Order: sequence, then C-alpha cells, then structure tokens
Amino acid sequence: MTLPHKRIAESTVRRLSMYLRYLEGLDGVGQKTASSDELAQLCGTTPAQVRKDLSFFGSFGKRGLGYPVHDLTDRLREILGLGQAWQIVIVGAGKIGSALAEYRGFRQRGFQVVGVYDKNPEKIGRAWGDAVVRDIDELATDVSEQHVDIAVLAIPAEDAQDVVDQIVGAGIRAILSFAPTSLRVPPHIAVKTVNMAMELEGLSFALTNRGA
Amino acid sequence: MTLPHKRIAESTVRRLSMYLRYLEGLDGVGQKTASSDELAQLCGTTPAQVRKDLSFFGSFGKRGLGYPVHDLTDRLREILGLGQAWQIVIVGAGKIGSALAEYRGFRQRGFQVVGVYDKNPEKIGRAWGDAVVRDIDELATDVSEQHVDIAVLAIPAEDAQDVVDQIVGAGIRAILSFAPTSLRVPPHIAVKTVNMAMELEGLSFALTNRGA
DNA sequence: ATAGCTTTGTGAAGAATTTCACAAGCCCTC
DNA sequence: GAGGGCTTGTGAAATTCTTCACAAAGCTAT
Repeated sequence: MTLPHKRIAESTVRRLSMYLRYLEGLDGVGQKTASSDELAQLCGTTPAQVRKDLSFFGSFGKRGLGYPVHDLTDRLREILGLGQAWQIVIVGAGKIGSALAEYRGFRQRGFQVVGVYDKNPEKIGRAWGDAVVRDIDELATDVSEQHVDIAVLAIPAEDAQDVVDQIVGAGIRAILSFAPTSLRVPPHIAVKTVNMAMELEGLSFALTNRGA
Repeated sequence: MTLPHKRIAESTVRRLSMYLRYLEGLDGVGQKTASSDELAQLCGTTPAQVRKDLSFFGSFGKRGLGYPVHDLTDRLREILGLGQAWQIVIVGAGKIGSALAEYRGFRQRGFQVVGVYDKNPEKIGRAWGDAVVRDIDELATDVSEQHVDIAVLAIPAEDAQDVVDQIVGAGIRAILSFAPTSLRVPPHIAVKTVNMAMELEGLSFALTNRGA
C-alpha cells in the first residue's frame, strides 16, 4: 500500500507522527486545508522539510492551496500503519508500567493492551486497567500463542535482555523499552528505547556547555 | 572546563551518556581498562564512533591498551555536567509525574527534586516522595525565587505551552517535556521532548513497512 | 482568458554525521 | 632494546539529512 521505494529516515517518521497529531487537531476544528508553512510552524520545523517528508509518499497537496487536512490525516494514518489494531503487552507492573497501562494514548491510536506481566508474586493476579497482571513466566508462551505485536518493557535494566531473548524467541515483532540499557535483537525486530537518564544528561550537558 | 571548540551533536551526547552508564558498570566490577571495541559492543555502536565521540573532548585512551575505566568515568561525568546537583521541579502530579517523582535515577545522577506541582486542588498538599504537591499557580514564583534549573513537564498537551511561558519568564533554564506537543521557547532554553505516541507510531511504521 | 498572488514538488547544493583506513604510540616478550 | 601485536586518534571519504531555489500549477479577480 505505502511504497517505500527509498529507505525512510527515522527522523522523517517522527515528523510524520507530529504532522498527524496537528492535522487531527485542525481536522477537529473543521479546517479544510493547511499549507506546509502552517504545519511547519505548528511542528517547529521548516516548510521545505514538511514538503520533502510528504513527498516520499506521494503528492498530496494542491499548488497554491496547501494540503487537504482530512485526506492527509487519513493518508498519514495509513502510512504509519495505524489503520489496524496493534496488540501490545506491558512487561513490568511498577510505576512506569502503571502509568503506561492507563495511558489513554494507546487505545486512542489503536494500540490494544492485551496483557500486563510482572515477576513479583504480590503483583500477580491484581487487576490493572482492563487486564490482570500475569506471571512473567507465562509471557513467552502467551506471546507465541496469542497474536502479540509489540512488547513494552518497563523493567530494570538487568532483567531486560533476558526478557527480550524470551519474547524474541516467542515471535514478538517490535519492542519499546524503558529500560536504560541497549538491547541485542535480531535485525528484523524493531526496537525503540526511551531512556530518561539520557534525556536529563543531555539537558545537563546543554546547561553546562552553553547557558553557563 | 570542558572545551566545546566545535558544536557537539546531540547524537554524540546521547552516546556519551550511554558510555558513562556502561563504564560505571565496568568500574563497579573492578575492570581497569576498556577498548573502544568493547564499549562499542556494549552500547551497540562502532569502535570508530566511540573514538570519534571521545576525541571531541580530548585524548583519554592509551594506544594498545584502551581507555582507563575509572578516569574516563570521572571525565564523562564532568563533560556531561553531572559534577553538580541540578535542581528540578516536576509539574503535573498524575501517573507519569508520580512515576518520575519516585524515579531513583534522578537522585543517583545528582538531580534533586525540589518541588512537585499540580493544578488539581485534590492533589495539592499531598506528600509525594520527599516533597509536598504545591499549587501550580506558585510555580513561576518558586522558580524565580528558588534556584531551579530544570522543569519536567508531565501535563496535558493543551496546558503545556502556558506553563512553559510562565516558567521561561521566571527564569527556568531547561525543560524535559512528556507532553505530546511541540513547545515554543527562546533559543537559550534547552528543551527535550519525550513523546510516547511518536515512539509507538515509529514501531507501527516499521512493522507495516518491513516485517509485513 | 489573462495577470498576479500563492504554494507545491523536487533536483541540486549544502551541512552534518558516520565510517574508513592508517600512521603513531604503548606494552610485552625475548 | 628491538620486534610484534594491539589500539588509539584523526584526516579524508562516504553517506545521510536538510535546506535552497525555482519551475509548474491552482485560485481569484478583472
């Protein structure tokens, strides 16, 4: 459906995601068209960047007019693969896992939380949102038997690689990790890592080497 | 102290942060030296990249031997500005703010949480970790009167820009935002945004355009 | 239908980042 | 103290990403 003739940069995909968010907002208030300049200002980028990003996937705009808000919204959803419901599991029922399990953004964008796992016996069996916390020892079996697309890891760094090896063996296809460690996975598995310490240290560096 | 003759890329800073994490681990188990190759494998990058990144700041290694683990750890802490205690406030006492307030990584790396703020009267006054939740209306005053370096935003997108404007006016120097929106700030303010929807959509895109 | 204003789509230029490749340097052994 | 085996530090090459700049095209008004 989408035609990735060229490899699409990760930075481009991140921006597409941002364009989508703002287009949804514009669509919600009934705006019919938006120019690359308007989108760029909303997203904090440049008009040329917006046009280039979109041009990788086709010609959606009208010269002199801009982009049709509603159509482009649909098109971006399709490009980003949001047309279908992805099934995700959350691994780790601590504070972060808790915040994630209740995060409305998941459902809003078609990500269904089909399971929550922990290794702590005290947490197993408790209700969490719609799900019940299950024993992490069941994770691999569940992943291979049910259809699970994405695993979200909210567990300590030292447990992460072990869990990754298990779920990769069980056929997971993508991982979003909040564990502050780098993960080894086969090349066909998509992985993103969110590392708060890294973000904070980036700010610390910026404060130290500029604003001083 | 550190000598940023050239502008340092953000990607480089992120990797420095990762090198630091693994070096701390190696230091903890008493390893004396580490080669660029070993660090690269741990961090999932290349030896050349490791050497290039470090070379922006000096020559820390010994040819034939590698890098002195303990010294380089110290040096990286200094480069990243972790020698001092940064004071941070958390804005938004919801699930994410809660996870953040109790996040040990902050204190471990010298980030002191000196305040938690919310606009919900039911939350104001409750104890949160060491802090008590304060009224968000006091935030700007507190930022300008106390010494606050970094604000961590865990609030809805629609409230974010308003809070940003207030704390920028009050003299904040850096912002870490979990609000899924782009923030307008003057150029001397450092900003990082963590956007979960964006990460998930990146995975969705990858699943759609490859693994299919 | 034409003129004038606007905005897209896109090669080409430019900038930034990563990778290459190798001389220089350090350690150990003989 | 000379030779061999490693590993760093770094210009230069390669690659990737962003910005430029302009022809092509749509809309409105006359």
